[in-house]
Amino acid sequence: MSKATLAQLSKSTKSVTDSAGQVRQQRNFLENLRNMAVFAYVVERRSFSAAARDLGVTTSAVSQQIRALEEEMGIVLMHRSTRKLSLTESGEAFYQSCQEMVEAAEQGRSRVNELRDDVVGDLRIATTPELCVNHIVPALSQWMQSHPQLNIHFEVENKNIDLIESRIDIALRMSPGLADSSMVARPLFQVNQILCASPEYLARYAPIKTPEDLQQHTMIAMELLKEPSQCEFIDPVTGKRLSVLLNARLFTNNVFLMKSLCTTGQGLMRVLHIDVQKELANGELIEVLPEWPMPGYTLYALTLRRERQPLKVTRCLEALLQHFSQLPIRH
Amino acid sequence: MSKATLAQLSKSTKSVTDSAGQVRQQRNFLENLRNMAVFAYVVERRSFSAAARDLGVTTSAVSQQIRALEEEMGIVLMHRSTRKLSLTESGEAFYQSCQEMVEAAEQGRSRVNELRDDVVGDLRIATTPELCVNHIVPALSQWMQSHPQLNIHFEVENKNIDLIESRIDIALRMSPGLADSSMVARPLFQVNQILCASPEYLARYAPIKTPEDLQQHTMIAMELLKEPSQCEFIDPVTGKRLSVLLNARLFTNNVFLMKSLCTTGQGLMRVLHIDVQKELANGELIEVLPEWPMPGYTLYALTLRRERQPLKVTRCLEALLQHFSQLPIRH
DNA sequence: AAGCATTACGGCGTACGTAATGATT
DNA sequence: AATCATTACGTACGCCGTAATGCTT
Repeated sequence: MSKATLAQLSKSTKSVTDSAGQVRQQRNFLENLRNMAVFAYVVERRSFSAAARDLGVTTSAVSQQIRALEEEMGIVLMHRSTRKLSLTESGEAFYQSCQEMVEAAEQGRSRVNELRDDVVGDLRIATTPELCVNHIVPALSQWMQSHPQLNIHFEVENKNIDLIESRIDIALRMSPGLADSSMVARPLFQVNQILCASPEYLARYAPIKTPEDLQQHTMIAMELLKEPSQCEFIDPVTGKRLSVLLNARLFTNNVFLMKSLCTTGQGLMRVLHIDVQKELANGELIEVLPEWPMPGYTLYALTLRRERQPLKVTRCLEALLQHFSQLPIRH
Repeated sequence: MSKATLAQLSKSTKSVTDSAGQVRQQRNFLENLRNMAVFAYVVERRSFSAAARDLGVTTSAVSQQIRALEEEMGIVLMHRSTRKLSLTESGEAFYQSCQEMVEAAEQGRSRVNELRDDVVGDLRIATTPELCVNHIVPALSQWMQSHPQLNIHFEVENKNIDLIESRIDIALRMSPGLADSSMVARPLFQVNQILCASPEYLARYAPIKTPEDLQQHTMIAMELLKEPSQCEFIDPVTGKRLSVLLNARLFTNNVFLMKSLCTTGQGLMRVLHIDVQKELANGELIEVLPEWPMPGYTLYALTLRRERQPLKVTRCLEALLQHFSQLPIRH
């Protein structure tokens, strides 16, 4: 009340009255939605008691709802003569809308239930290009085919997309996530890093027998990594870690380009084993210091933390886990 | 609880569970309508606080509503990061329906308001044919023309139509109504009854000087009246009433037919003055015992008792009262 | 620092059930 | 007699506001 009084001092009386009325109107509008639905049920069943049974309330409740609705609307909606209900003109018109209202609400609910409980709709997956081509698509190929109702979007970027903004359901990343508690990370499998170069390069420059030798060499740097031009190794004897900082002149954010640069002999590159499997097999690239393992990365599937994921998301995660659990240990 | 237990004893557990679930579902459905509307507002305004202001509640309330909705639906509808709201796929789909729901509800309300506050839609009037032709149409002619948005239905019957069943807004009757408290009767004006006959008839049969002379005569009876073959008079000297029972051989429920029978000399008839004005003027019929007035009828406008009539009804009643108040006293 | 969303908590309001009444078949 | 709608009344539940907290810009 004091609020209203204050407002009256600063604004014109009329506008205040109007806006207060508006608000009041709105609130009553909300209150009446349930009554409108009850009204629709009553009209459909042509009986207060039948509607009450359907709705799981007493006829008393129904009667009170209709009365309240009529009072609020300021008009008689139906004439009731104990055995027979008959709509007024207003009631008839109003029923149309109530009916539509209920229908829209029911449709909304059923659609949501469907999206929650069936593998339908859209599934949006964020990955990097290489991961996507090399592993995600193979991992999901069969699963995708068995769910023709599901549209799958691969949002392929070399940066970490914001899950919320881009509506990503599942993101596949090497980093376990940004320590954001709104997300949950599930490790999928372990990927190994290797250092490699083209045969030409290795032939041309100083031989590499130990990590220390690397300091004479040039690195093609992947910008997305924390320390692009640094290499970490695990001593095969002691198990201790050691880091070597290389020179880097070429930088890129694209693995394909990096591979291209590497195969043409521009330098060494640190890359995931899975990204160069083919090139290693056909001799285009050669692993450097194979006896010095580098620390691996873990591939994570990230989702937003929810108490209840849509079924399609959990099923997709299952399919991913299933696939990766079958892979051999050395990737 | 005891109720449910009893039900379980009499029916199969499964069916009971289902039906109980159904009911529960329905009730929650009703509860959620308001939440769905709130959700729609939030999405539209892209803000909890803005929606709250619009709706005249606190953000706290809005937050609780959305939470409740999400819990009930078992799914996240929107991701909220303090400054930004973003719908999930389910939320997007759900919003569509909520939007439609709100729209239907608003449309229903505005339509009802229109029907209540404007002279639009349908107006259903019940009368007898003669009343309609002789008085109602003339009374409303101008008013009807000034409301082109209004459709007027004349339900013309020689019996008293059930107002509810036939959706009559206004009934015009001679009897003040069936003492039904669900209706309200407004007297419009006083109509006089007269006794008349054709000149041929009067010339052919015994002269009529006093009411007692009538007992020698034959009456054409209007079935719809309480005592069709009886005539009541008011003694012009003493003011006392006296009744005379005439013979009646011809019965009908139609005034036009009655007039036709009367003009062809089949007998006397008791009729409203307004129904034979023309015939009296051109000499086709002659009033009998003009110095002995008969008790008049009152023309009533009957409506169903409502706390609030649609505007068109009250306006129509006004037009009728207006018209009849202008008429000369002797009808 | 200001605006926004969330949560816990408690009080108020109300919607519902119970029971009695009236109406209709 | 049975079913249905209405009303009065009291209670229990749920909704919302207050206040405190955390988060973002």
